[in-house]
Amino acid sequence: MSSVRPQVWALADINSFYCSAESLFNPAYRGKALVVTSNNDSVIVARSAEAKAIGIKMGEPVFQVKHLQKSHGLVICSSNYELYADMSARFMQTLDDLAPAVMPYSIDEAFMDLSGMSAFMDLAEFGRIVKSRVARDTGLPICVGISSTLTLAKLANNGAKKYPATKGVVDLTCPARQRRLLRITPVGDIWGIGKKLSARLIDAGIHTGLDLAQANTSWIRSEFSIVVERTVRELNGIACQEIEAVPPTKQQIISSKSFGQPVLELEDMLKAVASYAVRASEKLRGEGQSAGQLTAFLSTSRYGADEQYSNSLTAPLPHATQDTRIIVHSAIELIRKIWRPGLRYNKAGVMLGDFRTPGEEQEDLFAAVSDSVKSEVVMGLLDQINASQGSGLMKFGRSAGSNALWEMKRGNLSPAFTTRWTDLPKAR
DNA sequence: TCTGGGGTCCTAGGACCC
DNA sequence: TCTGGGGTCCTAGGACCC
Repeated sequence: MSSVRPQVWALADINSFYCSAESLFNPAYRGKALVVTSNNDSVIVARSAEAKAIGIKMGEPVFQVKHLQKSHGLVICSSNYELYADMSARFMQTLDDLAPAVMPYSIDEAFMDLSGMSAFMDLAEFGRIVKSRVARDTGLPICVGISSTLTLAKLANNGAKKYPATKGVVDLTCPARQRRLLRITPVGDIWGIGKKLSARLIDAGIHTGLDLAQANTSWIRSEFSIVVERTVRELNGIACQEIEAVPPTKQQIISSKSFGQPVLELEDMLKAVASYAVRASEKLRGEGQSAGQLTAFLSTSRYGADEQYSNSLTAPLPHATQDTRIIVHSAIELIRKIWRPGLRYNKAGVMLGDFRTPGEEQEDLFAAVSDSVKSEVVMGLLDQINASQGSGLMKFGRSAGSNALWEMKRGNLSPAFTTRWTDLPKAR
């Protein structure tokens, strides 16, 4: 019989990932205040340390920081997801080479199961090895946090990021160290405690991570929720969160975008929504799933003086499908129903849900089998052509043709350095 | 002028069924 | 006075994360 082995988790997280990736290929950016913007170049999604230092906030609208280009030499980059996806894969590969079990958590971070490792290796030393190997293999700076639960590993990682004296690695397996770090951590910096919850917790007298860790769990559960109760337990070394090596299959697919400028005409709205439905269908087939349900939504801007309106409608699809034509058609029908004329819309989208794996599902008894087979063939062909000729070459009805009204802006895009031959950086 | 996109989980309440 | 009760399914909405 084996005794229970204490769990040990490490979290490796790339520092300011998108900014680090950009300055990797543009050495001139290094040491500068640098931000990367969202789709449409509308808000800030990543900031270099220098950009943080001059007060730029996460999610801040780009137009509000533009003046800093002149006054502070701020560099603004559009997001280059092809580049980031590729760099992310290299980062994950390096972790895979070093750790027994790697669980990617997001594009720029992964948990590693280090249980049992401390018997033959100092955990902080392992963290330093990971850090230097990632730097060597990818050029990306990371921090590593180590502890007994995912939430504590996250806390350790935050400590490694925040305090330069740690040199980017914190081993937080020792309970006394946990308490010391928790005492100086605001409750809102704990993983799982966002803006709303931290305001309520502070009202209740809970200001620090340590206050939260020492709170009574049944009181937390009744006053807040089971989610916060789990966080409290995790802070005390009791695992309540799990993570799997194989990412679970998606439960929903969303395709939505804010418009470059307000949409006033139904026809423009339908074109935009049709294009989102096409994209969502492509993602759906990429996942190897069929959807049984579709939601379409639209809204006006939350800001400004215009009349506000936001609505969504969900409907089952005639049968579980991955057919772009059916999905586009249904999305358009739903949008027509919630469309109200005379408003300035700034966003719309579609959401697919109720997934089934094709083949495990009984065919709709009223659909001709040949239809379904035909549809698969057509869709497969379409994906192939788009993949080999560049996405968006073959399009459907309303989504065909460009429309400057709602298309994405990426005015400051960096080249696809690692994924397109013609964009390879020149050796110096 | 311009304020992201894509996900997860949990909960409360209504519909429905027996 | 009091007008079933309990289970399940579905959905909308809220909170969080990156």
